[in-house]
Amino acid sequence: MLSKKTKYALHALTYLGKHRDTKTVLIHDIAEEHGISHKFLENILLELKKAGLLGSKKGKGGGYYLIKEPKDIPLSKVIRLLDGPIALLPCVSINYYEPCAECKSEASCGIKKVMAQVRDETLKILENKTLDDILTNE
Amino acid sequence: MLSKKTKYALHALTYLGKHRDTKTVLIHDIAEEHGISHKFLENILLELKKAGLLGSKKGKGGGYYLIKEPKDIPLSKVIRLLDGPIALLPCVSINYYEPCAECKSEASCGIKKVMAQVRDETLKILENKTLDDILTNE
DNA sequence: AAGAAAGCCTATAAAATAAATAGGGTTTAT
DNA sequence: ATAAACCCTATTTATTTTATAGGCTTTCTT
Repeated sequence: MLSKKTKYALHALTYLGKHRDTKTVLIHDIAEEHGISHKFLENILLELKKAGLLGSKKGKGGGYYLIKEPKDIPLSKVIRLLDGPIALLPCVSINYYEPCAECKSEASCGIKKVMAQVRDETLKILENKTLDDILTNE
Repeated sequence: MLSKKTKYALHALTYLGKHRDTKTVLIHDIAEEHGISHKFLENILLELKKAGLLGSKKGKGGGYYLIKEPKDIPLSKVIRLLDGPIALLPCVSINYYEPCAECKSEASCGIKKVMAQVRDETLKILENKTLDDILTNE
């Protein structure tokens, strides 16, 4: 399951995607719309900004805005950013690799091999679904 | 990512699958093979037994054994049993449905709709990969 | 220039979940 | 009768997630 962080990020991105006509959107407005903690959401938007998905304007009259096309924001990107690995095991993670302590030999581990296949197929799904798909379904 | 519970369960199932020739396998042997806590693994095997994947024999000379064909044990089953939902959001979970607090209207939520598609495609993967695939890759 | 509005940043606290441990109960072979 | 092994439930510990806190910096407006 996705963490609340990722879920809130998706809601925020959706909100921002719906309001691309206005220059900026306030954290406050997104938080209120979904009944989310303002401060918690603030941290999330910060991360999305650092990752290059959002732009922001400081000071009075400021706020956030999308700087990518919704079709160029795949779910895989958002999930990796906030939740980490998409792979089901650390030993087959592309971006967050770690060996499994209980594994005798990675080279001959059937679990690893199957999980690598699962990862590849899962990635195909999550790379193909984008914010645009969410927006067209709203 | 899978919890350690699920990961250990897969290791245990793999071990049991490799030793189908012997009548029973001791918790102890599986735990030792992978350096896992005996007691923790005991709880896991209990769950697998209650779910109908394993049989057991009590008392001296007892132990666990597979009671299903490896090809009839899909990853989806093991994951659901020990980790819970396969869906990425509670509002699209088949077996563990719950509404999302921050969602104004499930009927018109684009996130929900896309996540339902993701769930369907993910399920296809996890229902098609079985313990047998793991065993043939060892 | 001053004040208020808004994002930026880091740290900490609280809550929830996962992992591990504990210990006695029951069954069965010898 | 004894020892080996699984059965069951509860508790503790560790880890992670969620939320909060508070001051800093930037920018607009007057």
